[in-house]
Amino acid sequence: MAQYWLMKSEPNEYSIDDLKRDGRSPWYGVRNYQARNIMRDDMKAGDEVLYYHSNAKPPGIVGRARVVKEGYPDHTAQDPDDKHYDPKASQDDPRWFMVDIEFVEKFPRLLALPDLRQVEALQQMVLLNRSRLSVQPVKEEEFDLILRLAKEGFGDS
DNA sequence: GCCAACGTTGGC
DNA sequence: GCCAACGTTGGC
Repeated sequence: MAQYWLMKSEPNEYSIDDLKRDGRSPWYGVRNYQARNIMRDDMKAGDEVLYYHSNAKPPGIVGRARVVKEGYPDHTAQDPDDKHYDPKASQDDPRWFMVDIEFVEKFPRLLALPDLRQVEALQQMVLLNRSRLSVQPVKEEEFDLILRLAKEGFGDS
């Protein structure tokens, strides 16, 4: 059974439109152990991903992607010329891992962070509580509700 | 651009 | 193995 995740990207680095253009992309550059462990150990091909724009005005969920390649070494950590270079990474001990994701859809509307904070059923989301984790789990109910909000909006309430 | 929250590093 | 110092994230 597919699992659900949320991945953050700064739109001026790599936006949902960039992913749409490319079709699929490796998720390189994550340098946080918890996020790494999720990509290395937990994310499986076919898993659903919510695409989040951080450092945007406003920040929010903008679309969906899907995991197409499971955890493998992030080679940018071994490239001295890359801005994600980590001198402690090597072929024997790659240290950092990534997955590949593919574009699924861009939502017809942005689900802005302040609006998500108003939704009672989403109060337990990692996004709303431990906001710094850039790859994080999402519950199935949360994912389903977000898809519905993406299609129907937040309503007049 | 500020800065709070949080993660990492490294001396001891 | 503690924890102070430092660096980064990311909302505002």
